[in-house]
Amino acid sequence: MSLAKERKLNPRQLATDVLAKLDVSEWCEKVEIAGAGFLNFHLKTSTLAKTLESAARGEHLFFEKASQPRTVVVDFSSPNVAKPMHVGHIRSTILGDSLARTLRLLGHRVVTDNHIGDWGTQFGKLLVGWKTQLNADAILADPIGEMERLYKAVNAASEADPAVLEQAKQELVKLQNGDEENLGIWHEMIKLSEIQFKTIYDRLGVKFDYSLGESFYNPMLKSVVQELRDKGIARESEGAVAVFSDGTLPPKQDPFLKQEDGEWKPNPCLIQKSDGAANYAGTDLATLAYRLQTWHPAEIVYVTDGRQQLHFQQIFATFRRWHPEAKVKLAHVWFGSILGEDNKPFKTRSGETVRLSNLLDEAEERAYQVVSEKNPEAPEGQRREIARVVGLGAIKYADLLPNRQSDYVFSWDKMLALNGNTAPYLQYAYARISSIFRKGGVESAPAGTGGRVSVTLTAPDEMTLSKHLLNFGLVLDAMVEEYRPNYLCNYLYELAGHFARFYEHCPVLKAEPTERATRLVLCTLTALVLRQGLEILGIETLEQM
RNA sequence: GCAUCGGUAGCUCAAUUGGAUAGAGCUUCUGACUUCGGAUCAGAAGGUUGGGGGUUCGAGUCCCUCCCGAUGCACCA
Repeated sequence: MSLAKERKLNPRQLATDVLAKLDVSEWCEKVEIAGAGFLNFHLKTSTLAKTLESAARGEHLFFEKASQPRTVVVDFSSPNVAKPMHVGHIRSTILGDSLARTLRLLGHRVVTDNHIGDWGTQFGKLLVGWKTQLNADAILADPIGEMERLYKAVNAASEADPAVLEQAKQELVKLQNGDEENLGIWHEMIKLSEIQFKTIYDRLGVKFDYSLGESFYNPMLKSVVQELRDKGIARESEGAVAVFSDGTLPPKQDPFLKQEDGEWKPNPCLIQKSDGAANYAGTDLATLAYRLQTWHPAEIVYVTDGRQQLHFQQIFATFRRWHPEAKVKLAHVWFGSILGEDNKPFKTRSGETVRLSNLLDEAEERAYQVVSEKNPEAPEGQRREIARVVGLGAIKYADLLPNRQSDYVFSWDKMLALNGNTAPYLQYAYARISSIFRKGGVESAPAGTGGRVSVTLTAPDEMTLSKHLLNFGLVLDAMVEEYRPNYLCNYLYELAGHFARFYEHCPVLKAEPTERATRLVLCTLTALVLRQGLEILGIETLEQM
């Protein structure tokens, strides 16, 4: 079809011409022209069966590793020290983790790096709070809550009284100049925060190769700014240092220009504040240079929310001017905001954000209710474990399923739904397959044993399921190409659906020997793809639920 | 004002990037065998894809225009 467009030919005629010159009889039963000029290739059942057999022997799982593995740095999660991780952090964490897992599966070298917010102006206020009104009991019982309280208290006080703000600035300067007491407190705050991060990441099953926070780049900032000035990329403006347009891009594509009242005006990117301290952009440039020099990646992926689009356009454009020779691909994988029911950034009724740990607790609790209802005879410990896997799976899947670029309204019920297009539906399909093997007393997988397997496909539901299995690799490639895990979610949901229909119509254990062997292979392969697919979404599977 | 993203069934979302009759879930209604797990399956109902124009074999998708919403646009990250 696209060929016809390109060559301005009649699609139907072109299809006929192509068909005349085509010989795919090795794989295809027949090729038909349909509709406006589509070529429908009818795959030979024997070809399909052979592909299933080779997969059953463990030779592949319907995808290929990348022919040219690349090094990819994935930057995601990025929580702030002294603040609780809230629902806003979940999308970056889950998205980044699933992208990293998928890239690894496809054979790429992946470096995950958590760019923790451990430096910046908030520490001035935090230090004032720590020194003047720290509650010793609270900091032990709920360190994050106490630090958050301190920050809010000083923040409110400094709005009312400029003297407090001045005090905070001075504490910050002391910290930046290496004051021993302030550095000690700062380290303590980081330590307390890291305990919280680790607890959450352990629950989510998320791991980082590196957690190089903003403070790590502190020693490099001065020279980065100096170099950019020396090269004429950045210059002083109103006391700060900023990057302006160099006029090489068309104005519409130039992130350093904006249109106002019909005129193009400068839209600079500040890399150093007028007080001499670096800001977000300056730190990000230093980070980018460090990553390039340290890991030599072919690609760097930033998973952050959509409000930072302009920021990253400016960072990337600045970097291109700074290192025009660098071939690295820079990708800002952004996602929409989580909104409250009033369509504004999400807050609870009391104005707080929902803590991530509370969300996870609630998910497990709701799943526990369901498990106990469906499975009252199972021992308590097992019910808890099932609830953990199902609850966390539901949350992750709910976050990965929608197109990442759209905002969504937060709702407990939606986030924690256990019916419909949800993780439990996929996990249930997997558990049913496990149950077949348990009941039948048969080994699940001829896979990997090199044993002889023979597949003979006849029933329509067998065919549909088989064809869908073959598409796994295409979906993985598309997911990595577009950084969209929802492609995989939809694929797995359809796979589970096809399996459910197969399960209804095609008895496995009671079938005749030939049929039974084929159907056991289909069960095995479906289970393997489901487990592999869920695993790279960061979702666990269960033999029983 | 300019820019980015979005507006699809009562609700929440898909639609392989321009392809075939726009698909799912939730909700509502109907049905499923002493059967491998009913967290399931089958069926019904529900649509002028925000409005209008254009491009072509073909448009939810691309272009123009208007309406509505979210977000960003100089020292927060």
